[in-house]
Amino acid sequence: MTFFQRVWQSTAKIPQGRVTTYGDIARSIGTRDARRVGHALHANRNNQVPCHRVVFGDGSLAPGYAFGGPRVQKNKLLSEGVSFKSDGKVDLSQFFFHLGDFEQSKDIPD
DNA sequence: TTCCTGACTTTAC
DNA sequence: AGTAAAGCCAGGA
Repeated sequence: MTFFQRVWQSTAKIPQGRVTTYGDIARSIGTRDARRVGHALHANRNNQVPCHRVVFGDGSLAPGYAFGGPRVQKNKLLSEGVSFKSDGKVDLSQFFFHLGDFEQSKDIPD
């Protein structure tokens, strides 16, 4: 189980219609480095991980490295019921999903 | 192995 | 409110 795997597991736990931030994922797996979280998703952007449910701390989407374009990411979120504010950011006050505090490998299979 | 980089976040000016 | 710099730590060359 690599660090990336843990990131993907946490990301996969995000339900539809909800989003979370890189920083929250980072803390949920016991680190503070949000950049590695984003890096993990980047390394896996062609896989089945719902990276579109992961947004910046301010609710904005990835600038241009998204799995097919930020346009697609926004479209996916809208399809799941996530609404955007007038500034083009996700309303974290409604759709933010807290993964939990460092649950480590609780529900992560070996 | 060392050095550089990176889908980020937070504090300070 | 907007811009700049620091912090974090593993992957890739």
